[in-house]
Amino acid sequence: MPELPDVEVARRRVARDLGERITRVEVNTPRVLIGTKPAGLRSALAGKTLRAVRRHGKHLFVQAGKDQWLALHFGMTGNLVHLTTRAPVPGHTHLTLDFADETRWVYSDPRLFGRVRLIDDPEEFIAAKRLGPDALDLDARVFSDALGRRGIVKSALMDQSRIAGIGNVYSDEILYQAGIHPQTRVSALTPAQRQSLYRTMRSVLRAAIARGADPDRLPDDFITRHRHDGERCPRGGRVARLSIGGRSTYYCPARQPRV
DNA sequence: AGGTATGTTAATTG
DNA sequence: GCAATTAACATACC
Repeated sequence: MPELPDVEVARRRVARDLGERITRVEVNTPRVLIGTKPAGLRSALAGKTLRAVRRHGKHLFVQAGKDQWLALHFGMTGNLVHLTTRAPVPGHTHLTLDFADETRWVYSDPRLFGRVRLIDDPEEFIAAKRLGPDALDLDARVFSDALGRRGIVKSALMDQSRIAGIGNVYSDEILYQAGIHPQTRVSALTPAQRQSLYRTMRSVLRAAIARGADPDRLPDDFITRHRHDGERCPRGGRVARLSIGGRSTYYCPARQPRV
């Protein structure tokens, strides 16, 4: 569950559990922890009540004490699953939190790229990580400034230090719907294109969140539903693939003319 | 069997 | 010094 919509859906699930008390903490895979050990995480969280939850870009922060936040990043395949204590635990479970009401959170991540840590303050963490403004928490002017003028637009959209939250799949979707070729230089974008990118970014991310961030539930005219080289484009032409920054990029040449 | 996969970071190259 | 590219991490899927 890697990009902003997935993390936002997780945030909303966590928000329903605020006020619950953590009764048990189990770390199955110590290496997912950064800066703390299983015993440290247990003593920090056990008995605490969930106070608040925040998201910035792809990072999720859960407050369980005055200056005590659990910070999660899901990597490529990480997920926070909400279960009851009697349900079977999924594979690749690395962390389990049980609550007084017999519900359970399970952090699972097959590829183990995600990380979990304890932090004092999300704002400090965001600054230390040099994250840009959240993609859903900025106006058009801030967006245009944050996007900058260097490099190509696909890489700029994915650069977490410029704008936080957009990854490989949603950058392709945004560029597709804005009709902009992924290799367009940022410096070549017209003011109208920047405005269009801003509006498209918002509508794409919000549509994904509204559908539970499930790619299979996105509208059929989203290119995300057709991420295969040579597949028919929902609005005409064929989907093409190229590599940008080492990532596969899918786009529709008919709708996204090279500049 | 080998290529590919929603991310980040360090090393390398230009 | 910066921007772009590549490798590495670990596992599943086609």
